[in-house]
Amino acid sequence: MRPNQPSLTPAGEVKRAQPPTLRDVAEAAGVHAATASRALNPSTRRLVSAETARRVIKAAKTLGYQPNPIARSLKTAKSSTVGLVIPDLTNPLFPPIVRGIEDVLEAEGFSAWIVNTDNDPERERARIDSLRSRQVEGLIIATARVDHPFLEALHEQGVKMVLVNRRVENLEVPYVTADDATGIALAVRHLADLGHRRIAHLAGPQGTSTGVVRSRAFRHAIRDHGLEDDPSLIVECARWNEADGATAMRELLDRDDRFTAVVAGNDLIALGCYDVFAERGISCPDEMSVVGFNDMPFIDKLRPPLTTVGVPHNDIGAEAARMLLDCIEEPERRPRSLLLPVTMVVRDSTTHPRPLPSP
Amino acid sequence: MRPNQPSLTPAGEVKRAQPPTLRDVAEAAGVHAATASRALNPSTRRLVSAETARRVIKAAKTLGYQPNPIARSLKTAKSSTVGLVIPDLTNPLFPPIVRGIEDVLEAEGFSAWIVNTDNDPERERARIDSLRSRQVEGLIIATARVDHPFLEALHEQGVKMVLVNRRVENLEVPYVTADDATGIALAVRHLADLGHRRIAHLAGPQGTSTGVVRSRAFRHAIRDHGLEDDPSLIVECARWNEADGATAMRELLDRDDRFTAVVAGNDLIALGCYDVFAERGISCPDEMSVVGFNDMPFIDKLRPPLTTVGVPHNDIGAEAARMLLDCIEEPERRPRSLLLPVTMVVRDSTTHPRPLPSP
DNA sequence: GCGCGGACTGCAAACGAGTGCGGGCTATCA
DNA sequence: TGATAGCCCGCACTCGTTTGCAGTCCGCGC
Repeated sequence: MRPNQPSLTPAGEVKRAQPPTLRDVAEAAGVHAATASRALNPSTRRLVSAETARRVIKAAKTLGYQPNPIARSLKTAKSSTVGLVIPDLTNPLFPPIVRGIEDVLEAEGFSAWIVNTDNDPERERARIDSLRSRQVEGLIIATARVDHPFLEALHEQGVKMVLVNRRVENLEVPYVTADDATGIALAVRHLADLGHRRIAHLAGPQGTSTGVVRSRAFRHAIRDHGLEDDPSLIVECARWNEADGATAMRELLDRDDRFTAVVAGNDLIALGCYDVFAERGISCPDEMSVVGFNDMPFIDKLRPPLTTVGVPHNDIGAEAARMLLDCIEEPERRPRSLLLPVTMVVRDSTTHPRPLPSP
Repeated sequence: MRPNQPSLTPAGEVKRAQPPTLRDVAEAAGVHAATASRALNPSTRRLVSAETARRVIKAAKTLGYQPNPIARSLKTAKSSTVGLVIPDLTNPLFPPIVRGIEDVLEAEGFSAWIVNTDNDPERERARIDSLRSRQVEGLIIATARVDHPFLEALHEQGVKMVLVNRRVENLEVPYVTADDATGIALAVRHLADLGHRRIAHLAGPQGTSTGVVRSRAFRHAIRDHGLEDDPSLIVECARWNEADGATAMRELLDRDDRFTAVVAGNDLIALGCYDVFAERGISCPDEMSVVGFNDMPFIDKLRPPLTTVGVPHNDIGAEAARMLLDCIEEPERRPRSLLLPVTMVVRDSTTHPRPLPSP
């Protein structure tokens, strides 16, 4: 009945519910456990004769032997496991990245421990400590802030890691992000082409590299296109979410509502704008154009479908994972970072400013 | 500089980058490792004198000792870890459930391993085997099918588990789901109240308990309200996603488009309907009302905002986790299942059928 | 004064796998 | 025939922790 290798022992030992151990296969193959270990491990297989190797492997197969990763980790201080540190799995931005990561990890026999920090540094510390005590071989971190002493300390201690979506200043650690600067440039160009002259920016938290890069790129792009460069058109959101996007948008509207378009730091902030539009009866895109950033899943189903800049979520994850594996395999290699290309995704949340430019 | 306990050894041993071990704290406290172990573990602490316990605990604290979970797992065959088996993290339904699970697990000192199966039984098997070899103490499973021999086998082997969102026939395993039947009844009543007489149903896969419960409830509700009970108004979606929802909707429209409303098996299927509406220029809700199921995150931001039945995602996760912990703590307890209450969430995707009933 | 029990604590053996070291065997050559 | 090298394989220890068992010491009662 039972699928595994239950109780085929000649005697009536039905107790054998435990999975087979290395000793079991050694015994079955008539060799010592040490020999079995060497035979099963490809890198040490050359130390045993081809014949015994064959016998051991066969025994392992018929017994359904699976090495115990716990015991192996204890001995080797490795675990074929990496930690994934993200702020909140509930943010739709992350699941696709996680999938990208898992896909390449899995292909290499690794797997990922996911932890949420909720943007709480204390929590982050605790979760990372826990990951380390579980012998993860590296960390993929999506919660980096511009100034992040804890990560610096980890790096000093030789913890392998790669940053996704973020970087930290003065820290020589590989990162993979979308090409935020050209993304913002594309967004501004799109709005400028539509005829907008006064464009606002709901900047992401300036404690994150993404926030500063995007807002800096915004100011550059504004100047490049000769648009109105008014500092009061930029307000910073406390966090990358709808609520803080909404409060920033309210502040902006209360301060000066003569702008006709806004580029949001990311899609969630744009969603916050939508909420404020609903509150105040502002029609989008007729009265106000908005463009987001990230092209989150389902953001195309919104009302109206959000114009945004698309980033390759899966690739970001996949590249980060590949990079981490590289770091693990050859610790000497210099950190190498990656900026992934973005695309402008035009939907219905942007249009010409009102009054329409005469054709 | 470094935050931990680096190299405070009196001699110049800077090598001490390794975290302190139980032996280290035992030595520091002037006792044997066994005593230190007992002193540190609350459940065995009464075996040592209060004085030594105090000394050991203090030494552990100053050294910054953290027990090595790997070694502990190896010895005790426990891991304070449970496996989370879900089809796809990218489905927005799951992250909130996962968060609910993690919140209660964390409070009990447990943590969760998340794995995706992509609805591939082979993959599911492999991932679960991997979880088991990592000594998880139980499984929370969101991928159950009505007939699921693998899960039955696991249960036979004494693997503790609880099912979320699903159940499997003839398997005495606790499950926690939303109250699907009354949810569907609510949806049908809502549409009937609006005046709809011919209501279609895009049923979820009948290989899942959720699919069969909801479609059975649909037929009951239709009869209870004396509506048109036409079997050709029900079509089954191959999977719980947009694409299969869309193809089912197309099939329905091609077959008979005289219905005025549709209750979708879940929100993603409803999203598929939206896609088809866009394709064929059908206006929702004016020409066609649709109600979803689950009240996924962001589904309220859709065009139009989806009327749906709300389920307590977080609670589902939390209750499932609590239930699993109960099973782990007292293996003798009878399986106890839970049906969580749902609510009708009326938004803009439903309205009176056209022609409007005269007021 | 002896024995006994209780309270602590140390010893040592695990858990399952990996690995340095040495020993046995065979083959080769002087 | 004896020495040497090389190939295999087993012994025994290790990773860090838990735990059954046994030993020590003390106090108390008969």
